Amino acid sequence: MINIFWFRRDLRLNDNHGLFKALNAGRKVLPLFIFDTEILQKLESTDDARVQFIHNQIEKIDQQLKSVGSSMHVVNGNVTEVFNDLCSKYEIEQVFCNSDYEPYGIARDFEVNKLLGSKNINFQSFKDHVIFEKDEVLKPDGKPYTVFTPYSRKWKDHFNDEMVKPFPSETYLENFIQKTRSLPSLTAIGFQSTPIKVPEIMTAQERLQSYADTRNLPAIDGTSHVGPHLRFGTISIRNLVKQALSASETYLNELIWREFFMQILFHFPYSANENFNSKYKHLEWRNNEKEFKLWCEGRTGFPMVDAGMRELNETGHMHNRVRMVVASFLTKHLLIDWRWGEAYFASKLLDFELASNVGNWQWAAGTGCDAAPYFRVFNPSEQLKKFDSELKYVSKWVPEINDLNYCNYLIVDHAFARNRALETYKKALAQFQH
DNA sequence: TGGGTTTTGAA
DNA sequence: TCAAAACCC
Repeated sequence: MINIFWFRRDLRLNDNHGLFKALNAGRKVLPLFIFDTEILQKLESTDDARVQFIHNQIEKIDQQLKSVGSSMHVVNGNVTEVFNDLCSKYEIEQVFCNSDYEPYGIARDFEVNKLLGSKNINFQSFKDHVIFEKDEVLKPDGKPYTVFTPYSRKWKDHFNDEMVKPFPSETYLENFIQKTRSLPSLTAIGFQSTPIKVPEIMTAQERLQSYADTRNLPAIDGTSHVGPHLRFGTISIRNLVKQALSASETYLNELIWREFFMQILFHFPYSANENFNSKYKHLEWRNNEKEFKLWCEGRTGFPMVDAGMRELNETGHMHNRVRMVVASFLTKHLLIDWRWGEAYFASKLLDFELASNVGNWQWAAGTGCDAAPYFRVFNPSEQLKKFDSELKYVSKWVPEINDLNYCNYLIVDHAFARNRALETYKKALAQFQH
């Protein structure tokens, strides 16, 4: 009899809750990773930097495992079929993993649980990606919070140091099954390598310092670069929260925003595809495809917008301040459906996280919970003055900024677009009243 | 975590 | 005359 630990988005051996439980359950453990074809087939291209990052990380974990005589069991396929096969090859007592709260993850785990249950195999998941799960921070009436500030207050009230105590999974590695094997290559699972790379993780000190200095200044690459590592679990949230607590309230708040949006998506799964707030359901998006293309390519004529989109296209990353500007521009100036922007970000961002992406896009569009009011229209030129007055950031990504042809071309006039947005949103609200 | 326009109050 | 405050969207 063996147990299985199924890695998903927790690609590390240290401080891993589910892994800790698996390695202490009294049987040898098979470390499993599945390249889920249900997910991979939906990706737009075969040179996705995120798949490459996962593959690299699996290789790193495998190296660590080989040093203790074990190896990662990597399979490419449909998840339930993979488990069916494993059940015929091994006598399995239990399967362990860490909880996934996204709609697809929930549905997938439900199917796996059903399958394993029918074979009398215990399937257990543990809290590892978050400090507080979906129903651990609720209003006094038991309903979920839909406003950030009271949510964060309750989050902090409930918090205590016990919650960031690590699970020392890395000290039980000898409990993995002693067998080595070779891994499938990136091309064997249908992908190619790409020049876009996930930045190495900073040290805690570098991360917090640069964040504090520059979170609003796109010119200095002061964002923490922790996004992709949190996304794929190459760093533990407990570790990050512990550092944030002692160093930076605003950094802690960023981490709480992440959990806020996760519990919103859990309790309101429709909001992944629909306006959270139905009072904007009559909004008449213009959805001009040519303009959308120009926005995607960073050719709107607004330096801040173009720089952001080009940074995204070239690196898989965009500074947070700039994300707000380009999102406001797409939804308000161009009146293009936030879902288009959300889908584009989803295809490009290394740190793509469904809950945060949807939550932030709906925030910018004004359709979300606790969203920016409809009349808040970012002025790309004012934002440039405030946050990149020396043009350091924009000239990095838009080198032709002083070129007359660039300056003369604007996709739309700001004042005109602002008024058009106000009219359109007002009209939608009026229609909703009737 | 906004911006544009008008009003106000001190020089 | 001008900048800050107030007010609207």
